[in-house]
Amino acid sequence: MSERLFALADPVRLAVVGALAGGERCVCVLQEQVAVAPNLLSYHLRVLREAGLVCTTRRGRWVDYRLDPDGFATLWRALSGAGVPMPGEAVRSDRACASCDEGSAGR
Amino acid sequence: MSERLFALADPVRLAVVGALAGGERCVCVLQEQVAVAPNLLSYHLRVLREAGLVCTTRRGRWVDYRLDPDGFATLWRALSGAGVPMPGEAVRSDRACASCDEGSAGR
DNA sequence: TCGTGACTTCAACGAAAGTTGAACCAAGCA
DNA sequence: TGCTTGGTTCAACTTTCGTTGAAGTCACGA
Repeated sequence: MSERLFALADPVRLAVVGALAGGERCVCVLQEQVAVAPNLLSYHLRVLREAGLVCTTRRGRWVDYRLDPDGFATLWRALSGAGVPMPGEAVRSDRACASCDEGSAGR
Repeated sequence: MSERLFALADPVRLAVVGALAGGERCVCVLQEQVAVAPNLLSYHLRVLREAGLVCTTRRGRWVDYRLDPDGFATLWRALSGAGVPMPGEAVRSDRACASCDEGSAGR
């Protein structure tokens, strides 16, 4: 889960995901939308690929990238399971502190 | 947005968020739930604080931490706005590649 | 006011990540 | 077979992050 989040936590890779949100794209098009060196783009694509957030198809000379819906679904499910407040979820605000409550200005 | 994602993309900090999902907690309790050195915990809490994901209240000697609902709401909104497929959102799979479509095995 | 407890900050170190340039594959075409 | 194009991998470097130990701050109580 941390690996997937880490893959998203980068401006370049986030831009790639944003570009792929419009549909499948080959690397040459991604390169226009995300202005980075080809090899650097390839590096970031590999990070996203290894995190399971994108997948690829070779089409002759070209390689198409697209978002992996399962990767994102798994990420959100894991985050929610870990207690991270997802969209629409409330946040608990009550305090539980057994050791330091006694003898101090408790609520 | 990347800063907030980066703050979440760490096992220790994710564990802290998970612990805080149960409600407000002072550092001494967090230290029991997330077994790391006090100063290291303080470092990770600062990262979360500067990312706007948690906020604090001093209560005498103790400092209480709690999740910041606004921080998470902002994060999810920004992610959705950037095109990241959020829970329940579909993923487009059509391809748009003007330059490399001609003269190749197009779909 | 002195000591103690809870927590934070500082300086330093090792380990990763991001970036760059060059070399390298893989597919198509002459 | 050799050239070109699209894309990836490799090696080296710089920067940043995570961790550690020591010092510092803040609040309370004797």
